[in-house]
Amino acid sequence: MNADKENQGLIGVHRRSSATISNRIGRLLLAWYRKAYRDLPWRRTCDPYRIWVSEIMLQQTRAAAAIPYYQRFLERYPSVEALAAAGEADVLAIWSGLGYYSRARNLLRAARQVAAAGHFPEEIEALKALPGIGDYTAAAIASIAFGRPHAVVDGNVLRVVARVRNEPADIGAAATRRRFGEIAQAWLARRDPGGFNQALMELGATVCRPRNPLCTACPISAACQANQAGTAAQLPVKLRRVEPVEVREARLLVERSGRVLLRRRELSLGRLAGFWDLPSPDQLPAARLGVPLGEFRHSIAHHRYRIAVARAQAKKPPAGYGIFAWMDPGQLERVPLSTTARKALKLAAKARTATCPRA
DNA sequence: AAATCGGGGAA
DNA sequence: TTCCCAGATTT
Repeated sequence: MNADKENQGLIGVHRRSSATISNRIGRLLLAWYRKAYRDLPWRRTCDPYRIWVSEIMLQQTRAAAAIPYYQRFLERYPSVEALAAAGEADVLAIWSGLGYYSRARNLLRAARQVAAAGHFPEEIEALKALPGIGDYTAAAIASIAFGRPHAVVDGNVLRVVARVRNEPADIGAAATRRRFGEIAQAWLARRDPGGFNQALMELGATVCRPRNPLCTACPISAACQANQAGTAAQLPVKLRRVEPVEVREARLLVERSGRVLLRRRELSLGRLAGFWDLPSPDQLPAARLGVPLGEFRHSIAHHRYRIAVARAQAKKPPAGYGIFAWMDPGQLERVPLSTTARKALKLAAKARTATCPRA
């Protein structure tokens, strides 16, 4: 939008020159993408709902990690109406393990809005009005599902733009993201906005990678100023860097006739609200501690956890310490289960086979 | 503008 | 280990 305004303000010869360069990048990217694209599940559909689900799952998540979740999710909820009719706990159960659970909650809320409206929004502003859909996702859905001419700005795009223009500006700054977005918008191939956006992101994911960029295999290396300057590996510049916080915690594994004791986190909590996890020692004060099973690491954002797991015995869950339940393996798959619980159970299973090979 | 989100994989 | 991923939302 802004790039268009800028172009309109230029005199003819400059405008044509600028447009020629822009179109060349768009054309080269589309031609390359047709041959080099990865055959990912969400690229086999034009269904806006499926494209939407993929874009939400792909937020801050690699394609490889999202694929199994995407398949299961659409098997369970094949349409926006099916999703709108689901309960939140069921949706979170399917999502559990993928992280950033507000994505799932917002997706469900938005699905209910879309189902109630009776139609899927096609304009970028209407898309952005839905919960969980911000600038990137709105542009992605509008362009890929509906052919609207909006350039996406994600981590890949920021990296490619920084290198092509040899720009050392901090990509963490809002002003830089806006400016880089205008550059991507100027590159956009109007005949196929969705294809162009996917091509630009695919280039960032497979060729113009964060480390060890494959410049010799790049379809736009001739237009890349960082490639000419030899600075590609130093770009993009990202100044803000938060120090990770180390946290040590403990969990208790209490088993009784094939079931394990779990505790549900309060619904009022901001994070993992309503998720089930193994109880910690302070949540099970009467438990008799058993053998330690080891510890595992867990990381999210800038938190790094080391969680020790020990066996324990308890006759019954204590009153006043929250909601507890004994669950069998089948139940565990049907509730929102925290990844720490999953890792703790895995650790226990490993300890079991190590000490008792028959089991 | 900066923090938060309770994942995870590649190098 | 570190970095950062098809980011959005809240503070």
